[in-house]
Amino acid sequence: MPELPEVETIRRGLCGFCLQQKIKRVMINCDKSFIGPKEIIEGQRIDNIRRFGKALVFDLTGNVSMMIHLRMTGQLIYRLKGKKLGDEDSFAGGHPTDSFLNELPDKQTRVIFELEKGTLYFNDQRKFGFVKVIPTAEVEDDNFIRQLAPEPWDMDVDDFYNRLKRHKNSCIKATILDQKIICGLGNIYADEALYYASIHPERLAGSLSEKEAENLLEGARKVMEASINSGGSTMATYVKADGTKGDYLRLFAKVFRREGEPCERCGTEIEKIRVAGRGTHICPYCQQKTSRQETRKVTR
DNA sequence: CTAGGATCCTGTCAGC
DNA sequence: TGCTGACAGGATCCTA
Repeated sequence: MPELPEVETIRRGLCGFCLQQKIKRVMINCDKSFIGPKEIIEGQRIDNIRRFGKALVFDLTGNVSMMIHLRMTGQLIYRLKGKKLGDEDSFAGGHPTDSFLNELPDKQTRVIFELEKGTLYFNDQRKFGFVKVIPTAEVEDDNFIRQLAPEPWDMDVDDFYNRLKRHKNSCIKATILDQKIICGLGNIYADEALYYASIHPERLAGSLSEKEAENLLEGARKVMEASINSGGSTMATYVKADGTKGDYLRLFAKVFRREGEPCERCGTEIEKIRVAGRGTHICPYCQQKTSRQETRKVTR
C-alpha cells in the first residue's frame, strides 16, 4: 500500500520522534513479520532513518540496521508512554485504517519496539510486510535494495525512455509499477501519473513517443511531490480536526477511487478498469489507446 | 532476457 | 442473517 510519498512521510515523522532513542525490547507477535535475531537490535540506539524506494532502513548503533517494508497494509505507529492518542504525542503512518486510533497493540500488531520514551508498533493486516535485521555495511547489498531503479527525480528523460524501450511489449502501467525500472510509484501514483500525461495504461511501453515519456516522468514527479507536500497518508490526514475521518486522497488524487465522478479536465466520467491485474482508474476521453489524431483519421 | 499470471494473508463489501 | 467471491496503495516466484 504505502508508496514512496507515504514512506517518506513516515520517515520524516519518525525521525522527529525516534532518533537517538534506544530500542529496549522487541516483541514479536508474528514470526513471519520479523527476519533475523531480535537480540542483536535490543539495546541499540536509533542513529538515522533512511529510505530506499518504499523501504525504510533504521541505522542503529552496533553497526546493525533494520529494514522495514510495509508492502500493502503495513503501518508504523509511535506512541509516547502513557499517551494513547493525539497528534502532539504520537505519529501514525502507512495504510490508513482505524488502527491509527486503536488501543495498541491490537489484532494486527505484528512487532512491538519498546523505546525509552515510547513504543513503536509495526501493524500489518495482510502480513506481506516485514522487519529484517541486516548489518549496516550490507544494507546496500540487500537483494531488494540492490535491484531498485532510480527515483523519478534522479532519472532523466533519455534514461527513462530507454528503459521503456527495453520493455516495449509490456503495458505501460505494469512497466512503471516495476521498481526495477522506475522506483517509487505504486497503484495510486501510477494511475495519477498516467492521467497527468494523458496516457492510456494499456498502451505498450514501446509505443510511447519521447514527448509522452517526458510527460509521464514529469507526472510521476509532480503527483508524488504533491502527496509528500500534503503529508501522505498519516494520522493527521486520516483524522480531521473535528475527529471525523478524512480522505487524504481527496487532497490530490484526480482519478484514483474517483470512478463515476467527472474528469476535472473534460467532464467525462472516470472509469475503473483492470490492467496488469490491478484496479486502474482512467478518464476514457483524456487517455485513449490510440491518439485522437489517429482516431479522427479512422472515423473521418 | 521479457511478460503474464499465481501467490503470500486477512478483512471488507456487494450480491444472493 | 449467512454464505460466496471479488478485491485490496506490493513484490516475488514460476512458467512460457
